[in-house]
Amino acid sequence: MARRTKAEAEATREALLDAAEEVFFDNGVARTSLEQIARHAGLTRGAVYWHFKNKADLFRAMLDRVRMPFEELVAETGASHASPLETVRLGFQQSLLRLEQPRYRRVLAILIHRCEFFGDIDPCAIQTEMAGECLDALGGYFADAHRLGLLKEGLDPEIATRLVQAILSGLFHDWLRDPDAYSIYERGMVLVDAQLSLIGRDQAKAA
Amino acid sequence: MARRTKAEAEATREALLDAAEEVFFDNGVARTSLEQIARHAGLTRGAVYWHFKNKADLFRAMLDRVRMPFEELVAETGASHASPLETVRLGFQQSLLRLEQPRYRRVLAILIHRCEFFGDIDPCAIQTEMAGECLDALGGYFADAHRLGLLKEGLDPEIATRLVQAILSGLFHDWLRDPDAYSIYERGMVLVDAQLSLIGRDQAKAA
DNA sequence: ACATATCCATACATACATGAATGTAAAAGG
DNA sequence: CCTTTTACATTCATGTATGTATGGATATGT
Repeated sequence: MARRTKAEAEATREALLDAAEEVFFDNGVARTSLEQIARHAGLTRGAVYWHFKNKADLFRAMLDRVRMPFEELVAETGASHASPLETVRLGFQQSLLRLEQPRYRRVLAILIHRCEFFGDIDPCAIQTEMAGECLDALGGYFADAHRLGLLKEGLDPEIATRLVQAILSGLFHDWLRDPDAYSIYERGMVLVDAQLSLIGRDQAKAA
Repeated sequence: MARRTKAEAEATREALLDAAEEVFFDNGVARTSLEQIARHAGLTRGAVYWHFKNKADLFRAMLDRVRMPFEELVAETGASHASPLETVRLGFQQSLLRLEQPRYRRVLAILIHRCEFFGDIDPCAIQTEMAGECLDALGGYFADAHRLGLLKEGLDPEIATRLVQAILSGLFHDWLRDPDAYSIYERGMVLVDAQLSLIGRDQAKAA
């Protein structure tokens, strides 16, 4: 095979990552060989070893295409001067919308349900990192809400944070086991709205 | 090696399952060979293939030692004539106590974080089954609570069910990523009590 | 006491997956 | 226009896991 132009080379790199997503999703990470990925992209292992050091490196590159820090999602909504609780709601909403995009759905399903640690990759640590970011962000908003007197009296803002974080996490894991069963966006928004309504001061219903 | 007595044979079977738990937990299911498990138990693959058909069969046997249906946990508490909300609390409590036992912790950590599907095993389906049992049970209790007027007015019992189920699931997954970081029993009970307090009618605080 | 089934170790055949080495044709660069 | 990289394909050596076949010693049933 002949040498490709830089643009073409980048295209084959992306093709390999696309193929990795599909084959990893279908067969699990451990059970798929680099040969399978290469052939699924219409290439050979030579291409894989050219663009990536090994399987772990390929995996990392695949993950790098779908990072989504909670704070960035909030920023995208342009909710800079909304109330803390409304900001949480918008961040939640934006997160759920992302999750319904096929790429995010596939890659996260791979990370959660279709790989164990291998090489120097520890999916568990990656999950912990993502969850930690989210928890910190939520904690900040609920602390603000507490200072502004927006939370139900007697409710520790830290408890509120952990409740909402657990709900998001639980919803996420349950949905990811069978993403076609229902829309995580619709069901998720119902749950957040209900929880925010329970958490907020009585006059302040979820909005 | 010579033939062993029936009791001895059963002991080596248990030893193999114990070894499987430890090695699976340390290295992940896909990355551990049957040879590793056998040697960790001071045996050889011959013993493994005698007691189990293959890796999937061994895995299934390991799981069978730690089944814990939510309803059975509730029954253990002897909460037969308590209020639905109190019953949920007791079931929750019993579940969390179980999770702090090393064997349950290890095996569930393996199921959730250290295996992908292989052979005819689909960990995802097993998780779905377990979650489904729990959800059904919770749904029943909250329906009862609603009929008895124990829920906050205007709160759909199905929403309440899903909120509590998501909290349990989220808590479980977060804790399992790093079980030594905190006690799931203590933190979990704080969260359930807080949520039950939010969900219940005002005069009926979490107890 | 005898035959047999049991419990496990050992040996072997097969099958992949990896990574490195090598080949190669075209694009970049001067 | 010539050289040097680049972007892959191909080949090979090695390691490792699996499943099965076989052997051997002893419990166990009768």
